Amino acid sequence: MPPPLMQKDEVITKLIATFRRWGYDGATLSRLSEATGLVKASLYHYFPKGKQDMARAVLDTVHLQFQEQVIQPMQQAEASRESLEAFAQNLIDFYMEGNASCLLEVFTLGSAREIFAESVKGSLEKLKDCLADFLEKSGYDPETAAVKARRGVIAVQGALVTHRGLGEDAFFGEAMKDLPDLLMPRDP
Amino acid sequence: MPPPLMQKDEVITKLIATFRRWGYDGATLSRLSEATGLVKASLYHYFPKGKQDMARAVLDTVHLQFQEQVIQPMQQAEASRESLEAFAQNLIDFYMEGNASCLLEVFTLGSAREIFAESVKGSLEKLKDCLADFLEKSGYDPETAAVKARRGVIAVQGALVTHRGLGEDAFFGEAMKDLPDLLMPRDP
DNA sequence: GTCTATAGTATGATAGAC
DNA sequence: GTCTATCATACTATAGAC
Repeated sequence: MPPPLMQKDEVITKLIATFRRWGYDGATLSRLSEATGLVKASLYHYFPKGKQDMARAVLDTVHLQFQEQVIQPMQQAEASRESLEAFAQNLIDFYMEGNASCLLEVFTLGSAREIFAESVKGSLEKLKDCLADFLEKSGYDPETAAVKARRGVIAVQGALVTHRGLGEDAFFGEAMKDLPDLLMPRDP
Repeated sequence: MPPPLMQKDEVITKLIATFRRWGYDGATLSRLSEATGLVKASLYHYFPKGKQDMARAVLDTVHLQFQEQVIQPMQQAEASRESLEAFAQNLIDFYMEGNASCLLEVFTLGSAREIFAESVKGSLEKLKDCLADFLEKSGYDPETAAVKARRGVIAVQGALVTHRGLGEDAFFGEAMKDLPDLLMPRDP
């Protein structure tokens, strides 16, 4: 049998970009095939249950990356404005200056909605909890921390959508750099 | 010829719900047909260029409704916190407690992206400008008003996405009721 | 592990009867 | 203005050769 053209990780990386750009319903097997360079039958070798398997692998992989690159650094961070600035920068890197859509958003539309609802909910809650913990650690009482954490999650998702809609290169970056002021405003 | 089953306005109303739920690529002609009760050929009577025509009509109609129900009241509002509270309530009504997705978000994914990019950008800018004008009127300097207006637009889009992702009934409403505090915090 | 070939279905879109 | 019937294409998915 022929040698593998690429590792499964590489395939998934290419699938991720396609699902982010096209959404679940827009990411047809033809587009996924074109993006990976594998014909449909080869994709079915890696993902026996087809598109749903691919999307699941994509979601799991991105979830793991988000944990490592955004959540864990935040959990280990000391309570300071600098930590929030680093958090913002990690988000900028993770979402490629806002040019990569969030799968948690993309997979709540169309046919993907029911399939991935639970995973999406879990990931969003993790982000919110992580922010709330940090803010409590920073001295806010639990109620204030919860409201601010909600604002934080909303800001990330909203900035991604608005960046996409406005098409201004620097929009997402500027919105994220506003995060520290949004969550821990300096006293006026 | 048989009498029309319904006015074009009624047809569009039903199309709106379908595009919001399924996105552009997920809103297949079969689903649009089912939602309206018209067979595909009848839909083509109303919208000769097919799905693209339907989506355009949907986007234009929703844009007009948003102008009337959200933008114009805000433009005529006096500079006060109460006006912001009314603005938030108008958003809650417009987006049906968060259960209706924003087409500006939905149409920036998949095949719709290039087609509607300009319209989406225009609508988002209108909302941002409207908020910035209000905040300047309320006494903020132009730079601060611009930053806060950006936060406002992001908050609306982000709250819609996060509401959908978390599936908590009251999420969007609570996030919108937080808007006045977000944009015009009471002095501590 | 990758390919060609193809099955069966769904898609967007039309023609033409009434 | 609505319908049945249909087209060509694209879709997800699979079988089988190498």
